[in-house]
Amino acid sequence: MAEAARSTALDQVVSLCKRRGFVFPSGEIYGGTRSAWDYGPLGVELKDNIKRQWWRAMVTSRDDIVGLDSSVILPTRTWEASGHLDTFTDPLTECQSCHKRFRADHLEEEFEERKGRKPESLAEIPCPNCGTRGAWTDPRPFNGMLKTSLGVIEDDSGLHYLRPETAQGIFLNFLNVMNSARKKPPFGVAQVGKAFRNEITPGNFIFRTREFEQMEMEYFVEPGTDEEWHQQWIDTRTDWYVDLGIDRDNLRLYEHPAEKRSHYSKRTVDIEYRFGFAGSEWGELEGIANRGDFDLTQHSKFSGVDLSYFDQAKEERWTPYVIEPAAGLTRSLMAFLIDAYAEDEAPNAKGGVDKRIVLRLDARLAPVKVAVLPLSRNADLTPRAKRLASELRNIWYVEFDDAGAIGRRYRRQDEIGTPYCITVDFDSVDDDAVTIRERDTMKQERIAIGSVRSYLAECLPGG
RNA sequence: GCGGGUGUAGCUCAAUGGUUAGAGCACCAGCCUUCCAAGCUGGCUAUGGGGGUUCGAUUCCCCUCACCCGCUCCA
Repeated sequence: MAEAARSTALDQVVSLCKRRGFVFPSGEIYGGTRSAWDYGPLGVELKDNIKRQWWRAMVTSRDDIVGLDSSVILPTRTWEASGHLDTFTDPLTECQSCHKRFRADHLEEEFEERKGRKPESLAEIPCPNCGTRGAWTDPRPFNGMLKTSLGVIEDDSGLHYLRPETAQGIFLNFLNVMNSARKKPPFGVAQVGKAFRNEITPGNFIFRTREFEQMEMEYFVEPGTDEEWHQQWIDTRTDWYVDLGIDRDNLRLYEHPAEKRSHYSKRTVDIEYRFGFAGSEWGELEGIANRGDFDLTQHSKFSGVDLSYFDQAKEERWTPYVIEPAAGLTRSLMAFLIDAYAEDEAPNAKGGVDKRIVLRLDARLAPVKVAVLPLSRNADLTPRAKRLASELRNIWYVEFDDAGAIGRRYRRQDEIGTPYCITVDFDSVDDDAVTIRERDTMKQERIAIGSVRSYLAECLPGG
């Protein structure tokens, strides 16, 4: 029931995204790349609005968190220290009988556990799925990190990796930020940026891509207070999504079982959203991990620079624990769109009712805040409408549209979530007033042109 | 990467081993004192890419690319 309804909402949103210019397949004219998507005129606006709201919530509205923008390419040692070089390169082998793939090292470990000795070769191990022996392909290293080569000479000396998470740039700058911003634990460093991973299976629209954008914050706390902080961040982050319009019923928490946790994690809880994918309905929006002192300790060890904190009050030195809420920006964009998508009814010009598609996006997220629509294209209305639009553009992103029937133009704006439409009509010429129409209720109000700006300012965020 | 499926205008669908591959919607231009999509006129746009079989391929074959579903990657 609900499942069917939601999966069509997902389909509708995907098609709306392409149709109206939110998201395009990357490199479409060359057949696409399979790994990434491009964000069109409306998509960038929405994406930036989400970023801005996140930044407000995490950085500018708080006194304990500061921002950072670190580089995508970091010294290669970073990834040795962080453990990504080990854990992101898995030898994969495939059973040629049943075509299932396994990690060769896992197969060997399991064998050793069962038999109490190491296997001579993979051929000795039966396939856990179909039992066939000796049908393994040669294990191939699968590298989860994207490589690039720095320097003009192309050899291994220039080998670098594109960051698979933005977090490491924060750890490397731990001392820089703490000292320059004069912060002491508990405090956090937030960053929004691109990350890259060689996903085996990209897919589900923009849900899993090889190039993606993260909103991560590392919160440094005193050991012993970490569990409490962890819980607090789980609640804070969940509320953030709800505040921006996501239905709480479409969110749930998922606690990672010990054996599935990342190499750095002491505990991880995901915030999942009910995307309505064909296979599994729910998908991860954000992971909130307790990374313990793993990263700072590792980087201290590898770099030789002491990344611990001297606690003046207690007169002791300790390495902070890190609580990390790591959100997928583009995943949340998709979630906001799906949750905002609605089909309801609107009266038509002939006295009947029509279906209308409307994105009930929070006004803070809506790409276009105001649309100015002269009722007709003519010498009286057009200049008036253009003047109004250009005045409002000082504050908001405004669209001007004078093509076609007015009803059609309202629908066009509904479909992209524009909260307010302003109609300049024939009476405007005489009374210097316009009609402001609200998206969700379709209610109209007559407002003097001179007051439009202050009227809108009451209900619309700037930008 | 492996298995299965799909690929025709922006979208939804049609047709065919053979003249100019059709339609609806959308879009664009013009007309119309148009307040909740479908008024009039006109217009743009397609067989994913490459190769082969053939007198002739969108149709048959091969390769490739992309997308969807499944193998586990996790923001």
